[in-house]
Amino acid sequence: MTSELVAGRQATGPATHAATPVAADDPRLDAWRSLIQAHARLTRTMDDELQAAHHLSLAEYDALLQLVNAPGRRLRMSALADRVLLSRSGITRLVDRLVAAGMVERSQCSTDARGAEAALTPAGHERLRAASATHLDGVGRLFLDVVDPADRAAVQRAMDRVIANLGGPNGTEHECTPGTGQA
Amino acid sequence: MTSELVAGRQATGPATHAATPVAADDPRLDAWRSLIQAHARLTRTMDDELQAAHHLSLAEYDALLQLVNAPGRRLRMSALADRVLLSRSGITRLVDRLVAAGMVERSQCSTDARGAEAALTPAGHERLRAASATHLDGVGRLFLDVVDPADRAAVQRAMDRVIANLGGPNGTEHECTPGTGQA
DNA sequence: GTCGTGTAGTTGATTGCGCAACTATGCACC
DNA sequence: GGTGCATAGTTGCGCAATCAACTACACGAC
Repeated sequence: MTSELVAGRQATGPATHAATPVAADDPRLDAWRSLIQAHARLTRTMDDELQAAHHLSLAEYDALLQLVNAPGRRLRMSALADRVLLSRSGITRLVDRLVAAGMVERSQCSTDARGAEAALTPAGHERLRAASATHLDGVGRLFLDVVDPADRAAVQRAMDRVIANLGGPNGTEHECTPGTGQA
Repeated sequence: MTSELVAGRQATGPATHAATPVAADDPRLDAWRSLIQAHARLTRTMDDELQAAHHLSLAEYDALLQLVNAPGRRLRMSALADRVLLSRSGITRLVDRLVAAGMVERSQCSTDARGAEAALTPAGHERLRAASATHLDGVGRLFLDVVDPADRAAVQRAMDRVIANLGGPNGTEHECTPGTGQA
């Protein structure tokens, strides 16, 4: 047994552009492996730091962050789900936790009786403000500071292309409170 | 309320190199966001494809792959855990599943009575061979094909630096079967 | 020898997430 | 205004992963 794994060359769908079969020992796979590893280590470390310093998971932090950046500091559940990369049920329970912790309030959507929205409370805002120091420090220290600026730009380009290629959920963002910028 | 979030400038540890505080609206954060998003989408898609075509999760596939690349197609539990980025208990249960499915055999370490090792079975090898086609195709189609080769190289450089900076577990790899390359 | 400390792996309890099923509402069509 | 289908969100269930506690063994000191 000499060769361990040889790339199959079966096409999954209609190959749009000439398929480039990848072999198991293709050195280009190293980039993939590095990506997986780095991501796992990074998120785990940041999650730990955030948890230790502020008792917040990365997902919770992210949700708060999405809320503060939204107009009126409120967001429809599904919009929040899309941004935090969680399923519908996932976001329901995440918001449950945030509500229980007093960081978010659940309210009824004014223009759509089916809709619920999550709104950041002042307490949540304060909590986020504190946690953001830890998080931004982490991103800087563990990612930005160690990566060459040109490489960082390349990473962004590459990832954006991957995302575009996969095709986003393209959510048709429904607004709730047309002209309200108030809590 | 003008500025939403301002970067805290607290240093977590002794700053080795001049700290570069990151602001919440720092455009460099876009690279971070893209990384997170792309990773989530990529792994989710690949996991789905692998599951649909071969009833294997990405973690299971990865474990099989690590085994086939190991000398003697066997690995100590903790070594496997390190490579698959799982906790000790996590790897115990993952191997449990693989054993139940007949893809892996658990055996006693010859040189350390505490140790267990997981060995790939012929069935597991065959399963892996089949699944690798799907996986390699996925990596090629969703990542390698859409990313500029230069950017791909940059991604690898960047991720490797991140990993090095975080410092690996640096496991002192214990061998079990010193001179055995046989199943 | 045996005692104490460290390491390898498994197990119990808990947690967070996704899928599928369900309710409730919106909306187009007739 | 009723009918039928699509959409928003929640809930039951199951799965996989973690941490903490535990067992079993290794290894050095004496």
